[in-house]
Formats: sequence, structure tokens, C-alpha cells
Amino acid sequence: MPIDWSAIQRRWMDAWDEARIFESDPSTKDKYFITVAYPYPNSPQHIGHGRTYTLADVHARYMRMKGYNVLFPMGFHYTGTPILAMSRRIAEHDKELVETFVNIYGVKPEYIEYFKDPVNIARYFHAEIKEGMREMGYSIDWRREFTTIDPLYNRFITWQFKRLKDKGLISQGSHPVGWCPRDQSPVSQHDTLGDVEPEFIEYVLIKFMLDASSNNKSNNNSDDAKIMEGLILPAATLRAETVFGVTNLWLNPDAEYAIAVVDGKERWLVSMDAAERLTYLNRDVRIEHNIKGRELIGLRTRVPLINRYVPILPAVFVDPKNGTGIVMSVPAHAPYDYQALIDLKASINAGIDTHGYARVVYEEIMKIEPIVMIESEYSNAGVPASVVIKRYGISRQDDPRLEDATNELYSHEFYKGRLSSDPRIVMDYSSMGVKDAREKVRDDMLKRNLADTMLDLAKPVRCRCGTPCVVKILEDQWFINYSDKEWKRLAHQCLDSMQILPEEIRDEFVYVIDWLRERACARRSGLGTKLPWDENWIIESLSDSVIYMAYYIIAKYAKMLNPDSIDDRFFDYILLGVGDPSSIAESCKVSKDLIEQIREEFLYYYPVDSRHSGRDLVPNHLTFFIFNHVAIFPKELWPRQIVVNGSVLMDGKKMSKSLGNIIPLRKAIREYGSDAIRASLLISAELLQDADFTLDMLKSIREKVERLYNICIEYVGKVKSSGSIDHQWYNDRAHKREQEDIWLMSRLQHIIKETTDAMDRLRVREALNNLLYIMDRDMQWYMKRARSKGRSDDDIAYTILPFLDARVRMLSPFMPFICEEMWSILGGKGFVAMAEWPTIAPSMIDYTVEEGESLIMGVMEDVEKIIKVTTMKPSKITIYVAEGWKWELYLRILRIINEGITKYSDVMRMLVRGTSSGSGLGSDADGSDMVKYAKDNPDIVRKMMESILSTPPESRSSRAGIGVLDEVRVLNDAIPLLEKEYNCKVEVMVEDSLAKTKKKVALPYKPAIYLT
RNA sequence: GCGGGGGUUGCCUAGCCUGGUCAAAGGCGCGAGGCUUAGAACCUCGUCCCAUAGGGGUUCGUGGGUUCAAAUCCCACCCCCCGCACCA
Repeated sequence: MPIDWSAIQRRWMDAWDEARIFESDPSTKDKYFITVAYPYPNSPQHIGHGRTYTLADVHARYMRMKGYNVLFPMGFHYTGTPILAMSRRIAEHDKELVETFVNIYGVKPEYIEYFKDPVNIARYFHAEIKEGMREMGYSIDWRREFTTIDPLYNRFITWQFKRLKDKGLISQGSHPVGWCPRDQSPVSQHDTLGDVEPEFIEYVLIKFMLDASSNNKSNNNSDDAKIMEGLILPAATLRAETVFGVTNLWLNPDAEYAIAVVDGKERWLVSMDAAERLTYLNRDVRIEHNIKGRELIGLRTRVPLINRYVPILPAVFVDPKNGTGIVMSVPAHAPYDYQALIDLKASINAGIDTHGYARVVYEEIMKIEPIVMIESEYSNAGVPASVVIKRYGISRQDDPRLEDATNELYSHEFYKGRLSSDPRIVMDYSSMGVKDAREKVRDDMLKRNLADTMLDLAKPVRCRCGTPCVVKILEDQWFINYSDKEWKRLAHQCLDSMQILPEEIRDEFVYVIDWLRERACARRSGLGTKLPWDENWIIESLSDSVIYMAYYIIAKYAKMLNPDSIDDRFFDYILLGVGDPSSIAESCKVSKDLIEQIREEFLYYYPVDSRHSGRDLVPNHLTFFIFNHVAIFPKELWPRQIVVNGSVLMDGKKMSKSLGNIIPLRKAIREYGSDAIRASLLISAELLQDADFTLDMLKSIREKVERLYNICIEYVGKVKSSGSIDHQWYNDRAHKREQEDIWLMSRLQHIIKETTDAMDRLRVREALNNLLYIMDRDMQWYMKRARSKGRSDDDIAYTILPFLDARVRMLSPFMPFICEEMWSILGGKGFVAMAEWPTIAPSMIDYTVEEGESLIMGVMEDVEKIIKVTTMKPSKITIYVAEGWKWELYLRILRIINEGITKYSDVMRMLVRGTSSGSGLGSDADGSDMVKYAKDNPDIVRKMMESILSTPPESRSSRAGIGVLDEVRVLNDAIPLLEKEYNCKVEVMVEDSLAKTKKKVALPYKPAIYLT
């Protein structure tokens, strides 16, 4: 009968709500506090979000069934700038965004107007996400829900920041950001066109001094000379060490340059654009004159450090928007420079005078020869730039492959190159590796004021508004000082004491703790809490979400507290136990009892027992979470566990807008039902791996569970009895038990054990695998055995029902809705969500029966192999079981191997030594016979060893405990099955009657089989 | 570059810490048979190569090594993915 998944979902969702079973309050039971990173409500949830929350919910439900008082709450993170940016775009009628909202997110067009207010966007998606969580069956205590713009929460964050400041962990300073000059605000990846992350590079500005005397242009008036006097040309470079190879400077002849006083001291020539960019870097730039690049062509400058003179030459590739608009030319090592020089020379030789410069300029150009000053494989073959250009077959300045040639040469020289061994060229830097030389030259020149530095964007970036971005240095920025040594030590201490699942990710935490530096913790705009001591700043979103788990306790009481009268002393008492509750009660206008109650509740639930999130939060949120807890709370309230999971793929592909494979969660729920989605998300991979979500998988799970559901109905119908169906119920019918009944119950104990172990380590994939597939397989074997004997359905039900009972319980954390339904069909009391997790009954484990059943399976496997190879249709199958002496020998070898002696020669030696060995191993049986058996049958000894070694260790010890298995009895019990299966007569006997030559084939647990 | 994770039989993924259970679990896909008016679904079997008796051969990124025995331990190398910030 097909299942109406959505009706079942609705029914149990309502029932849970009504019974309020997920609301958790302090009790005498042990508590377990699970939290997940709360969502940022700027879009609806999709399948990918579901993994982390589902995992946490499965964890919560499991712990609840294990008897813990589980608190699993949820909040909503409104803090941040993306929502603000969205609302701005809506206000500007951004077509793309509006279409996304309406067509993809399903927002009604009439709502769009309200989205000009960022809070409305957050509220809308908040509601949407919450509904999705309820539909997914997450066992959340919704009384504790809050948002990060609730006034009381703001108070809480204010308190947090004051605590941090008191501890000296907040500092102020400057730091660079990507900046849009038009919007007057920082830009990060999602604020830029094409979502480009603004990347910074630091140029070294090498100060070339203009030789004013070289200005011998016709109108040599004194004004002009004055302007040029002492002028510095800062050439921007990333390769300071190549200063020794400079042959000239490049200026763009058509670009506008500025002569300006920088920081009130030096007079610099830089492009107009650079002059502006320098001001964002907080340089004081006062422009005195404008000048075209071409006016300076031909003048000489002095190279700092080496005091050589080189000319200024024209190059159109110089970009005034990049660096300073002044480039130093190192033709031996820079393919661009080399090619530009070749081109210039060629045009002069051809008599093409496109520039109209003075004759001396041309003469200067013709004189220039590259100066090779880095030695590497390339320099062995000539001028390195020339070598690489030839290899690429480049012949023009505008060839795009020049970029590749440049990268190749740069990286080769960086890793493998050394400066020239000739001190006449490179002074006392000779033979240094390029990497070291670069740093040293830079530092030396900075020290002697021969150079400066300048931050710039590595690649041009545009703001969403279209304006080109710049690097800006923000002054007075507030930081959380994560570089504090003592703080790091405590964070490590906390991490060491924590459980990290999976363990593999621990090293990453260790690294991040060490690597973290000062972190800007406030912004000028966005939703959130104001910085308590400087209201122009808003606390940034990754800083107001680090200890909020504690707030879930307070949130339950939020309605009873007036945020206006709550002050820091309230939080001091609730969270730290500091202060006098009576006076706090008075000043905060709260009853003392209430304050005490909240404090007690906090102490009951804290610390966090398990924090869940996706692995993307490891290098930020999760590590901040550790840091801030150790800063604020005493050791006994530090978090106990972090669980990290990988992401979700759709049909093996990353989810992305461009692939159009992002499935909204609620849509998926409507189409496939929550239970199947939950299981699909968790079954395809263990924690850290990316999980592959496929519809094929989902459908197959759903159908499997439908079958299980039908089996429940079928077998409950077969027995009239009601009440709870458990081990006791089964035991009461002991007289009915046959071998397969005992077997299935024994198997069940193992499965419970293994599944419980898997759940304890949150190996949910393994757990689901047991529940969905392994249990199915066992059930099928059982049915096959029982039916072949013609046992009645209600006979079978006696064994099947307790098995189903355990299966439904264990499956319920994964598929809660359908399991409630099956639970009620099976006659379970109350909700399965609140039922007990099954525990094993050791008395029901029967190794002899298990070995017996696997003997039957092994025989069937062998029969099938033989049939397959011989392609015969047997009319009779005869099974010959090993005779007594083989068992003696087998068990002897088994014991020897179980002692850890596994080498053939050693085992043989032990056997042959017989009783005289005195080791105790061979003293129980008739020693002399044993020696004879072993000596006469070395090949049998070898075979037995192989067979024992290829048996699972647990089975080896249980076989040793069992001793001689009555194989004839076991196999006789299976004759009905065998005869039915192979449709022929089956006979079982001991091998006595067998011809001597064939006797070698039968071994214990491996009977000889003959088909005729 | 720094740090982390990973390379397994058509695909996805277990196994590796604690060597023998491993030709290697499970799922998906594919093939055959059963069921069915037919199909879907379901059930059974098969799915590296060879084999008319339960066997043999070659496999777990590549190349070495340790061991009676290596997917698993050691060494070297190749390749792929993720993070490197002020942003949720």
C-alpha cells in the first residue's frame, strides 16, 4: 500500500507540537546541550543547508533516546552587511535581484516593496527557514528562539564586549581594506562586480632621483629647473632585487602625472591616479603641478643604492592606474621590458619616428644593453628574458603570451635563481638566493630611505556600483586581539580537552589557533549591536556569534525581562555568578527568584556538549567560539565537543547558481518528504566527506522504508496480542524457538552493539547502513529459513516483531515521521522519539547457532559456485562433514593461532612436539596421535591454517569456545531450505564412508560437497 | 608558498589508526532471471580476468622497502580538492 508521506509528516509534526516533547527544562536527568550554527536569513534554505542541521537533529534525538535531557535550540543571525546590501539593491530596483527573489525564491511581487528595509528581508527568510526546519522534523525547543537584533541580545553582546575589553583583548589600530570611493565603504567579495575578492599586494617604491641638470631642453628657464630640482621618481616594483639590472625608467608619455609634496617632505612624481590612491593610504599628498609623461622623456635619473644614471624612456604599456605609473626597466629579466626595448630600437632603425623626441633620446636608447644580474638555467643560455621570449616565439609588445613568459621567468628565478657572483654588478648581495636577496634589498633600502612601500590592488576590482575600487587604510579600527599569547595558550588547552569529530580535523584547529591575528571586530554599517564605547561602530557578525549558546538559556525568559532595565551586572551574575542577586534584582527590575532560577538553569545546561557546523567555519567561527569561551568563562564551562561535516553535492556536482542545481529545501520536502531527504543526506558519506545527494538514492530509500512499513502492518496483523513487543515477549514463547529464531535474535544483539558504537562516534552513515541494509539482509535470511520449514506466519511473527521493534527505534532519529507511524502500528507506547534506545541482551547471543548458520551459508555459496562452473543441474547433493580427528587437529591449530603463533613452520613445530612441549597447548588430547596426524597431512595443516587466518578474529575465538560443532545436526536442519533452493535431494553424512583419496577435501566448517 | 584533506574494483563511497576477516562492505548504475496483460516497482543472481568441482591469476595513484603475509606499516615521487580573513 503506498504511503502518504506528507499526511504522516503533518500528523506527527502536530502531535509533537501538542505534546511539547522537545521543550527542555532543567530536571533530575543528565542534560545534553547541542547547538548548531544558526542560519543567516538572506535566502531560503536549500538541500545543502539541511545536512548540518539534520546531523545535529539526529544527534539530539539519539541522545534523547539514550535518556538525556536534551536541549536543542535555534536562533537567527540577522547581523551583517549582505542583507543591508540586498535592501539597497532592492531600493535601486536592481532587476537581477528582484527576479531572483520572485522567480527563484518564490517571493510574492507585492512583498518586494517591503524589502527596502533590511529587517523585513531578514524577517521574511527567518519565517521561511523556520518553517522548513519544522517540516524537516528538527526536535527544536522553539521557546528559546531569538534574533541577534533583539534588544536583550544587544545587551548581552554589549556585556560580552565589555568583558573582552576589560581583559585587554580589544585593541585599536589601522588596517587596509578594499574600498569603494563612491559608496565610501569597504568592499568584500560579495560587494564587487563578478564577486571578485579584492586582493592586496605591496609594491616597493624605489626612489629614483631626477638629475635636473639633464634637462637641456630648449627653454631652459629657471622656473622649470626649480620644479625639477630634487624630484623623486618612485618606481613601483615587486622585485626590489632587480634594481641592479635597471637600464632605464618607463613612463607612459600620454598619461597625466603630478608633481606633489608627499607627507610634507619629499617631492614625488607619480601618475595623477596614483596621487589619489596614495591619499586613501593616508599619505599626505599636495599636488603642485600637472605634467604629461612625454615632457620627462629623455631626462636622466640616478638609481639609488648603486648611483648609476639611467634615462627616462616612453612605454605605452605603463598603466597610470597601477602602482605609481612609473616602472623601472630591467630588460635582462623582465620580458615586457626586453620586448619594449627591442621594439623601440627597431622603430628607430627603421627610421620611423613616431614620438618626436630629441635626437639624444634615440642615441640613449641605442646604447642600452640588458644587464644580467640573476643567474639561473636561463642565464646560462643568454639574456634570460630573451631566452624565454624566443621559446614562446613572441615578437611583439602586445602579444598576450608575454604574461605567461613573465610568470614563468619570475617564478623560475624566484625559486632557483641566485644574484650574480660579480660584486661589481650586485655589490655585497652577490650569490644570494633571489628570495632572500629580495627581502634584504627591500629592507636595506627602506632603512636608508631609498625606497618606500605602497599597497595596491593586485587586480583591478569594481564595486557593484561600477566604481573602480582602491585600497584604503582604515584608522581607529577596533580589533579583537587573537594574537595574545596567553589567550592562545588557553585556546589550545581547551582544544586539547575537547572531543573533535572527526579527529582528522583537529590539526586544522591547532593551526588556526596559532595563525589567528588581530581581527577587525566592528564595521560602520549593517545590522547588529553597537560598540558600547564607540557608538559609530557596529559589532561585526563573526564577533557577536561566539558565545551566544549561553543566551539560549536567557532567551526562554526574554518576555519577562525588560531590556531597558537590564544591565551588565545581570549578565555578570547569570553567566559568571558574580555580584549580589538582591541588588541586581532591584536595579534590573526583576525578581530575585527569577534571577536565581535563570542562573540555575544556566548552570544546569552549560557547558555546550556538542557544537555542530559545516567545515567552512573551522578557520573562523568555530575557532573564535573556542577563543571567546576561554576568555570569558571558567574552565568548567568550556565547550566539550565540536562536530564538523562536509558539504553536499548534487549528483556529484557542486551546487551553484550557474548549474541551476540548487534545490530549495521546502520544495524538496513537498516532493519527496522529509524522512527520505534526511536519510539521503546522511547515508552517502561519513562526516568529513562531501555527501552526494541523488534522487535515485532518495527513491530507493523511500521504497525500502515503504516495504518495512508494510511488513510492520502485515505481521502485526498476524498476531492478535497487543502491548509492547520486546525481548520479554519473545522469551515467553521460548518453546517455539528454532535455530533461525535464536540466530536472528543473536544477530540483533550484534547490530544493536555496532549501531550504538557508530552513533556514539556519529558515524551516521555506518549506522544507517546497518539499519537499512544489514538488518534487511538478516531478516530475509531468516524468512527464507523459516518459510522453507513451512512454519506458520504467526510463528514467524514472534521473532520478527521484536526485531522490527528495535529496528524502528534505532531508525527513528534518522526518519522520525515514518518511524512514529510504524511505532504506533507496532503498538509502541507514547512517541518513539521518547522511547528508549535498544540495549543488548547478552544472554541472547548464541555463538554456536551463529556459526551454524554461517556454515549453512558457506555450504550454499560453495554449491552455487560449483553449479556455476560446471553448469550442471544436480539431481542429488551429498554433503560430507569432516571426521573427528580433523576437528581435533583443527581446534589445536586454532588455539595455537589464537596464541599469536601464525607462521606455518612454527605451528608445525608446535604440533609435532606434541605433549612433550610443556607449553600446555598440546597437552589435552592424545599427543602421539596428534603428531601423527600433523606429520601425515602437512597439506591439511596448511589448509586449516589458511582457513583459520581468513576467519574474522572474533569468530576464531568463538569457534575455539564452541569446540566441535555438530555439523550434521546443523545441516540436517537446513535440508528443507537446500532441497527447495536447488530443487533436488540433499543428504548429509560424516565422511567415514568416503573413499580415502577424497577424504582430504572435507575440513571443519568446510564440508566436502558432491553433486550428482 | 603555508596549512589541511584526499587518490580504492563502471561511478559514489567504506576499509588504512589496531597487517592475515580483502577480489575488498554498502549504495548507484548495468546485465540475466522471477513476478506482471505490459511497464514501473519489487525479489533473486551476476557485474576485474581465466576456469565443466567449490580453484587460479592480476588489482587498491607511482616506484622502492619491511614482513611468513601489505589497500593497511616505512621511504621517495606524481596528481586532485579545500582554507589563507575581517566576509557570512
